[in-house]
Amino acid sequence: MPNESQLGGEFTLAIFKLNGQMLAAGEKLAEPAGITVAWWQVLGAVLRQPLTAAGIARQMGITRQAVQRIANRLIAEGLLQSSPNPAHKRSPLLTPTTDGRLAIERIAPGQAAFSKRLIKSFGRAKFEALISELERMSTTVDEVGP
Amino acid sequence: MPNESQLGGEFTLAIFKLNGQMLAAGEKLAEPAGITVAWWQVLGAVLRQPLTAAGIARQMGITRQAVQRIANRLIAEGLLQSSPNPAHKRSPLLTPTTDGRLAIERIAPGQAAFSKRLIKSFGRAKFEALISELERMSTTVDEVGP
DNA sequence: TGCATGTTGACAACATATTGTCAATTGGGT
DNA sequence: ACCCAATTGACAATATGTTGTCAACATGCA
Repeated sequence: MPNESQLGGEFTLAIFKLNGQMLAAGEKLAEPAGITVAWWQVLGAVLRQPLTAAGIARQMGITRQAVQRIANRLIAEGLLQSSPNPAHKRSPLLTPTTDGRLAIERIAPGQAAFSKRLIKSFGRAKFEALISELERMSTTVDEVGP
Repeated sequence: MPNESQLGGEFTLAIFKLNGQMLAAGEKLAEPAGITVAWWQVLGAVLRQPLTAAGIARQMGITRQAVQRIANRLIAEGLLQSSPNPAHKRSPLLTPTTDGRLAIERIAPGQAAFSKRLIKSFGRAKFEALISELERMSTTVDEVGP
């Protein structure tokens, strides 16, 4: 019977491993569209409504500086455009350009197909249950520390 | 009822979020010992038996260059030492120094306590089941693509 | 109005990880 | 014994993220 410390280590390793696998999968899906996973995430955040760089960062849970650097790059690449923000002179609203939307649309079918294969192979009910348990684990980690 | 694409996105987000949480928890645990999570992982890999840099990389699932840079740094910091490898002239075996072992030992109690709180709050049976499902998911991802 | 406080983008320094290239080394097959 | 492929460490370039600092801007309160 494993002790608590070993179990904790196993869990952390399992999460790290899956994180790496999902990142690698994302890279494979995004690469044909000429974008990276980070670009995909930033573009995806402004698909539904314009946001400022700091707003995207809050939604993604990373620092605004990280988003800012990627946003600057995406604007330079012509995938993102900034429009004046009436609420903040120095913080423009960001929206995808037509090219930006096209890049996301090129990724969507592959992502959907991959999700479908994953869910079918893992079992839909099991898949939904796993997400639910992962979210409960997130809450637990927030509660107990370290 | 969510479609497959949405479910896949939810799962990826859940994994990314927990990865960030566990990384942050690791940083908090390792920081008092004056080391980082990456240093912890490399030192931990050679606690039981000496390994070459490339061997550590294989075990950790990252590139040997990443391990090499950290190993060089750990040697410079006096936490890791390299000894001649009879099997390979250019690839020395790496072992922790006394200071390196002390650093890990300073982290261990906090890590064990955190694991204990996590398991108690989440439920031991549920915790073990979650690890099992995560490992099954890892296998599934490897099998189905993308 | 005026000022303290918080938000925001710019910039710099650093840590971590990746890919690519190179030369030295190792080991297997002929 | 010899050659060729794989392994390994070194080095460079790049991507992504962090923290810290600064000045410009926004907002709420006296």
